Amino acid sequence: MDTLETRELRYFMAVAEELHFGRAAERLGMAQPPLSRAIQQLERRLGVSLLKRNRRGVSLTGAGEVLLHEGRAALDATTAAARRTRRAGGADGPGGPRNRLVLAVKAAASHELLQKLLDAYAAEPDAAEIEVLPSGTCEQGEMLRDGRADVALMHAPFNSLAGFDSEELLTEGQIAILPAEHPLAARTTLSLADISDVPGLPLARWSRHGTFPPGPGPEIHDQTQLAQLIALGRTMAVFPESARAWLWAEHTAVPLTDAPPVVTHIAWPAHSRSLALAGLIRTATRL
Amino acid sequence: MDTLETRELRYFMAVAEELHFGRAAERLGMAQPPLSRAIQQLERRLGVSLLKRNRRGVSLTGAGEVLLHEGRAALDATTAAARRTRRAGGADGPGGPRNRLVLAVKAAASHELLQKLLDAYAAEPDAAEIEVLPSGTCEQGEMLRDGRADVALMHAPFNSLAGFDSEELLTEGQIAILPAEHPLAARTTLSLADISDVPGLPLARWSRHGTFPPGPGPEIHDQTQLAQLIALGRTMAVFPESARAWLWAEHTAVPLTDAPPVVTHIAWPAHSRSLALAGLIRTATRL
DNA sequence: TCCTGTCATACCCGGCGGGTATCACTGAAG
DNA sequence: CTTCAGTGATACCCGCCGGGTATGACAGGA
Repeated sequence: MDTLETRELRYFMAVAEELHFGRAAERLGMAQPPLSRAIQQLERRLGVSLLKRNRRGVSLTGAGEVLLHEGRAALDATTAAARRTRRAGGADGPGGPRNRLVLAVKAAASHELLQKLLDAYAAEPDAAEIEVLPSGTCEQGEMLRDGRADVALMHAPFNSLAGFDSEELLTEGQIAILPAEHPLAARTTLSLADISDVPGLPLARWSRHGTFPPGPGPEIHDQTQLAQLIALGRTMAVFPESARAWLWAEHTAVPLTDAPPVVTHIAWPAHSRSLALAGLIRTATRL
Repeated sequence: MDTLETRELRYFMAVAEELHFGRAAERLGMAQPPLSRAIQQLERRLGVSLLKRNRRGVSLTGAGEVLLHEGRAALDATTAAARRTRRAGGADGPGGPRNRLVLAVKAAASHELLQKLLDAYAAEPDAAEIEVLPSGTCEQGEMLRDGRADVALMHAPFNSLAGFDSEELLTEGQIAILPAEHPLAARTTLSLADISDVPGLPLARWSRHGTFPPGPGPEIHDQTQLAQLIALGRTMAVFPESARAWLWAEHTAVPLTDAPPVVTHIAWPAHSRSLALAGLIRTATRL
């Protein structure tokens, strides 16, 4: 009566994101008419109008917006349940359940901290197996939400910790990474104002879900590419201090005086109850 | 292929909680054989064994435990999506969407604070309508999770704030409420040790989801009942200081020196994006 | 005025979710 | 040892509903 099936949610999310029944149906691998009908049934059962069918296209009503947000959370929770159950499956070996934790880490961030954490945890008695999952720019939160990961290293203020439990691990300042021969590289410190709008040296822009923020700088996909472009004098970038570890000879790092400090946290879904996770967190906070 | 329908989740939760196919089927309003088949299909599709069918009864595997926890979160998120969507429905009146917020409050707690909050918010321009939803003992968290409420007043350390965003509103000490004629009522302060195991004056036990913690004290369902039993000299209770507001003449309140302070928070689901909610939170933090 | 793009309707079909009857197994009682 | 009670699994059937195809209704643009 009031149950809202996963399939209906999937269908509605597709339509709400595409704002076009035809494209949504294609994305779902089905024909358009049954999709239309499914959405109508959903609206009838909820007793709520979700979409405004205008002459030419579709738009969301207020209730539709609500369902778009809440439905995303619900779908994520559902796929998370499936993934984590699968991962736990067949793990009941002799000597109790064999646990395995997936740790999401922003690729090439927190090298040193991560190394220390993994070493320290591996030394624990009955440590679970840790799978390190490289994550794209700032998407550790999504990975925790949809179950691809069980725990993550996140970096405030870039990642939002909303909805997770977390423990603080490390606070560090930020540095500007410049071509060594650039005039600014001679400075001992810099401010954010100093490095904005430097002629001929725009800030690099990182990919986020395949798109890029606006701006003049080059579009960056991975760290090697960035390092090379800096070495060539084409761009600059701002990083936490620990990024000094991968500097090239052609790079110079200059501390930023007024950049907000970066705080590395270990974060996990608030409802987690896993023993292996608790052990990992305990190890992390002792570092 | 990997989708995990809501219906399957509901079925599995019922079996996992009852640990008995027959009773679970009855609870679901269906016959036992299709339920057995549905669970088998679920296990096949997940590629995981969820239940151990022993001779005489059923027990959970490790993966089953995981699905029990994660599935609860997923089901809550799904019903929350349905409820919040319904609530937002038909609210697109003239002059923009008419919002309405449901605020969960532990019955008869934080009277004064609540009154101030409601008054202050009602005075705001374009304030949404606030529905105050009385909640049972410490179940505000569940109400936020399953969508019965949008925002709640919660009391640490009794409520867990895990998984929610929150702002601190008020910190207060705790008091023991005693029959006025009891010897202990003459004291100016008490410690927790003083009031444990007082002969003839056991601590009252509150209902929680219909069950009661073990102990000698009377089982309490509502505040009036408690007040009466204290006035009759049969029991005592511990409350935050603000409970002084409803003391009877036959009651005496004595401060507890070593009870943990009670912190009242306003809390909401971390993913909320509602403007009305933001306004209410802003008002609350300004009190 | 046509044509195009869009969503809704009409109709059909196959699969699957659900019901009833029954089986297979085991543990306890006699 | 036999029997019986209680459990989950299997066999089989049926009706509903989710999905497909064909088509309609309607609004804009050339």
